Amino acid sequence: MQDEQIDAMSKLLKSMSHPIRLKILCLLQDKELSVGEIRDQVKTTNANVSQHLNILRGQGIIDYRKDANFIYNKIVDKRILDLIKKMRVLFCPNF
Amino acid sequence: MQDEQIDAMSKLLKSMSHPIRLKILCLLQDKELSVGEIRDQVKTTNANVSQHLNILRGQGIIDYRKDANFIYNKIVDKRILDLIKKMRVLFCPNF
DNA sequence: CAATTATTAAATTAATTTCTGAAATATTTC
DNA sequence: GAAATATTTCAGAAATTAATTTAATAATTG
Repeated sequence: MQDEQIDAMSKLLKSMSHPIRLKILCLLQDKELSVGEIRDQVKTTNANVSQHLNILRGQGIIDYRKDANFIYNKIVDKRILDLIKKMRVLFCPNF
Repeated sequence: MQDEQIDAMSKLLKSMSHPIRLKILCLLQDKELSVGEIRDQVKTTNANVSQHLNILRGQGIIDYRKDANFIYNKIVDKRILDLIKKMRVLFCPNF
């Protein structure tokens, strides 16, 4: 990797390295979820979830669709799914 | 992943997600390097490199051996090598 | 259209991280 | 043992990130 790629990669990793954001990504591995459903699972405020989602959107990791007044979020960068899967295999061998 | 694993994993990712630290890890992929050699390659101060190395040591990612007044650093957690390799395949397809 | 629900935006504060420069430690060499 | 080299430690300033609170937007329901 040369410096530009390292910078891009470190930004990506940084966006994944906050516990709330990493948990959001894990939750979104197999299904799409609304902001409220995510808020319930990570136990913080709506505004806080919204901010974290925005960071993940900014990185192009997730996207959303709107239905009524719900925003459903999902992972659109399949490489992230691969990476999370690899992390699980390497670092969480039990399950 | 349950919450404890997510916390541990996010700490690990955070330690890798600083551009200087990620570059250090890339440099240490195939060889061990002294602090001074690393300093030359990442172009910052000695103290700064030393601090970043300490963070990686604290995570158990790297270890060192002392020879004369040089400290040679190397990656000891093989899973990190695997993970970096995977990141390269996924995000840096051209080489 | 008023009330409700879901979400976002903006501003403020709090917390954490990073860098820098100087001083300290350890080893080697002369 | 003094000087030189390599690295670390420390303390503070600067920068970045995160959380909180409040207000705003947007769609839905009665």
